[in-house]
Amino acid sequence: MEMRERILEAALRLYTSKPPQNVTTKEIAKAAGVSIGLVFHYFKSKDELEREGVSYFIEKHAFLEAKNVREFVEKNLKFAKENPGIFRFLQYVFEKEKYAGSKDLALKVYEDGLKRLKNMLQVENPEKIATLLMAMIDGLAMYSFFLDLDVEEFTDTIVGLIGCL
Amino acid sequence: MEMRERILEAALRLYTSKPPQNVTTKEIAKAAGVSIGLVFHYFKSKDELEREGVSYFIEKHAFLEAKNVREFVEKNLKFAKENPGIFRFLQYVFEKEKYAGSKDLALKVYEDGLKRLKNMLQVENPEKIATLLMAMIDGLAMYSFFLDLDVEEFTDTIVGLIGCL
Amino acid sequence: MEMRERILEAALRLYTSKPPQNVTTKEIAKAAGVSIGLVFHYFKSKDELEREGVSYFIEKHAFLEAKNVREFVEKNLKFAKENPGIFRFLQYVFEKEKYAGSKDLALKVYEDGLKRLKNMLQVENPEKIATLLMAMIDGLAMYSFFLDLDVEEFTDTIVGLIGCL
Amino acid sequence: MEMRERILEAALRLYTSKPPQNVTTKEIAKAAGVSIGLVFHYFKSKDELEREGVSYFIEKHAFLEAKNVREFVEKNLKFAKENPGIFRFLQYVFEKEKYAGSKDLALKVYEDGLKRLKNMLQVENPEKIATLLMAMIDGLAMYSFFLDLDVEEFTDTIVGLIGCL
DNA sequence: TATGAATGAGCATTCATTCAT
DNA sequence: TATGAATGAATGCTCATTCAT
Repeated sequence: MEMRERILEAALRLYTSKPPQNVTTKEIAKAAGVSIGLVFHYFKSKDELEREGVSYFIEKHAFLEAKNVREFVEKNLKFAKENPGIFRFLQYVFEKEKYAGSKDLALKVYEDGLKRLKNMLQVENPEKIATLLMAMIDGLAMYSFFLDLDVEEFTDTIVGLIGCL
Repeated sequence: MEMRERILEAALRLYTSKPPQNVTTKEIAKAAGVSIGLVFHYFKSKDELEREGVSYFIEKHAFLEAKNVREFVEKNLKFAKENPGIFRFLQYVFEKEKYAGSKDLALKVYEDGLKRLKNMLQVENPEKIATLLMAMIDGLAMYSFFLDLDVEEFTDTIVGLIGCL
Repeated sequence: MEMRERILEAALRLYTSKPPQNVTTKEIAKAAGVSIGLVFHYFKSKDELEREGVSYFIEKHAFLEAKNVREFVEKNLKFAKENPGIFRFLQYVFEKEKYAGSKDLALKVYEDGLKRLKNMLQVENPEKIATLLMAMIDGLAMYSFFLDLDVEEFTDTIVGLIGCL
Repeated sequence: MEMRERILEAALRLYTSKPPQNVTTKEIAKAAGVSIGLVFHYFKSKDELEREGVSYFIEKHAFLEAKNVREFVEKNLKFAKENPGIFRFLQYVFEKEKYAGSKDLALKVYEDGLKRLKNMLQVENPEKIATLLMAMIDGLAMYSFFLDLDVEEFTDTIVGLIGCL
């Protein structure tokens, strides 16, 4: 694996396993087995590393891929339960970005999810329902930090909810 | 207003208007018009001030108060849109707490909302549906950071969704 | 002596005894017998400390005070010989300032010297001659870094030069 | 042009256009259109590159060449006004050298100027007057950083000053 | 010759926290 | 209660220098 990738992987591992604001560059370098200098050789700043981390994650994991709504919900809930930290990390980066004046990264991720989900929905208001579904999943992802969600049951409930439309 | 309260108000104002990790005690003291020494006189540590900030916010604002589901959804969405920062702040504190080994604060807030909402729902699975509703609202609160949500429309859609059960 | 002053004195001692770019804040703090934190408590940044160092030096030492031209030249040459570093420090700060967009500090020091000297000169072009005199002294100050100037002899030569006008 | 020369030219351009302590090797390499590795291939260290830069400048530009005193003063003042940075750079290198234990480079430049100038002066104390002249020019060079000197006028004044001896 | 990835000591600066007054 | 001077470990980042290719 290339150095740049190694650094990104190490960064993601750390950013998703503890409060993002507690992650240091030194720590990332150590986790990646490289020097601090190299981190800054590949990424202009910590902020850039974080943004690139988000992009890398999205490309690599394509976490919203699914054939139908049930699968979409199930896969995402499962992923959220297993990786609650990733949602916090995304939010952390989005907020910093926003405070720095840009919403691009957040919108890109949101719209990417929306596009995938919209086509699966045979309802009147696909965009609105898709947004609600994603919000639900992201909300449950947050809850999974302190709640032990039963993925099967919640999937059933959500699919039932959508199905009655 | 008492000093302690002034400090908490100032802290909340700051914590909800910028990335929480960027808020400093000095800044809080200045915003409250007191010395740093006094902040540490009233709160053992910054962490405690943050936890107390969450408790203070919940007691003071009772933001989940409503007569029925529609009002609950509408009020909360409206609040979320106007105060997106507060959700970020809550999550920030919850995560730090969890990393320090406790889920109490997060669970307290979650269960408080659940209790209020459950009674309003005439459905088979009130607890599960209530959790979903809250997740949806929290998710949309996060989205309102970078999306311009139409509260009325989303309220209608959500109430419709629940109603068809 | 007050802390702020102690820091400035220590800073000046260091800045004039070695290449200014090699002076670190840690070193200044240590030399002043205070913590690094305190240095930044009194001075917003290293740049500000340096500027304040220049101002402090000028106020404290009033190194251009003299009754007549001979005394002016002699005192200044002597001072320059004993403190060659101070001229380098001034220049170092002036250049940084200039690069940051301001010439105020440099002009202030120049004009201060000019004012004192002009009145002592009974020549046709007092301002021009005063500038030349100061340039000569500053030039010799630079030379005294690697040359062993004889203050008496140079004073005589310079006074003779001016006197023949 | 040979690589070595290209690097020296690029270095001089940078060292004279901003505070010398802000110039990095990476920057020099980029400006010269070569890799950092090559810079260190031709010069053992940054310090050596700087010293070689001084030597190169002196050989290349022979900035003290002139037929008589008037021309000497005029040419040098003009050069100083147009290239104030070069005097800063020379001083920067001289001081580092001195701090490292050597005055050779500075003395070489000083004595070179002295030799050229001495012969033009029909005065009693040619060496002393030559030193003063050079100090004056170097001092004015420093001033030209923040002062807009009129070369013609200053030349006249200086030549007049020398002439009355 | 020529490259630029890789290193890591060192720097300015921040900030929660303490404590004498 | 109330102040803010004082502390110092920790952080993001820089940059001269090396070295495998």
